[in-house]
Amino acid sequence: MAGDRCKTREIHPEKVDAARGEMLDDRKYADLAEIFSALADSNRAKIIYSLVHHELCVCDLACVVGISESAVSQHLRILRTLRLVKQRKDGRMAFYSLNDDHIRVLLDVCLEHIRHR
Amino acid sequence: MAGDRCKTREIHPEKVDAARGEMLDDRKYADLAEIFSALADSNRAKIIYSLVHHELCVCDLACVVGISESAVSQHLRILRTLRLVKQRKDGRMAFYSLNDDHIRVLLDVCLEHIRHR
DNA sequence: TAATTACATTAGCATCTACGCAGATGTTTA
DNA sequence: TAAACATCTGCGTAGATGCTAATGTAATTA
Repeated sequence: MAGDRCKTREIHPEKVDAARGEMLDDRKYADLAEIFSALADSNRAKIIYSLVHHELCVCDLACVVGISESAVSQHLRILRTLRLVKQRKDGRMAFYSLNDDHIRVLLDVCLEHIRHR
Repeated sequence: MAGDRCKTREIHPEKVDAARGEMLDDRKYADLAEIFSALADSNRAKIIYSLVHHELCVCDLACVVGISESAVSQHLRILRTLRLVKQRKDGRMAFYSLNDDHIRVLLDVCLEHIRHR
């Protein structure tokens, strides 16, 4: 598929060629979509926003977000797999915090967009 | 619901209270999730990435991304509704470009995260 | 005016996703 | 060791999503 061109029409071949030449590997778009998917849920957005200022355990997150601990745990697995949050184990408690600053920036830029649209 | 606290347990009440006090309106998280949802599809990510450097029509985008014009059109409606892309009409052609710079920053920050995880 | 073109919209489908529930895992305490 | 506890995991269901195919709409052209 990659390398083919539009079967039916090419309205602006030079622009199409230029755009095709600048495209990333397909894998990159899948990765992008995967990261954005992790943020594309209001409860996960709440979880992440809560973690901007505090390191919290699963139960506390359930309290703050207002969903079951099981649901929180499943959301955290998704976020952990993508390295958006990191886990610190202390006995039977698991404390979560943001893995790095990228994630906070993503929230900020997106909130900025919402504010100005 | 909002204003309630965890029914069953409060392991760190002071942290829970602090976190609850800093939370945004529920509407904000829904908005965030909606924006991120728009980016949470690899074909839409391709569309947006294509538009970083070029203004393209629907057919050209279909060529570049490798999906049907109908599918592109549906994706563009989603992106247009959220003001992520803007449309310029010229006769029967519709040219699309990024609405503002936030969207490009979101892609860049996310790619940066992917690179360093 | 009729046909063509470029895009938009709709319906139907297959697939994906979030949630709650029930049970499992691993840790601490009695 | 047994009980309590915090978290994790597997599964079923209801709802959301993306695609194709068919149809609609508006602008151009014969």
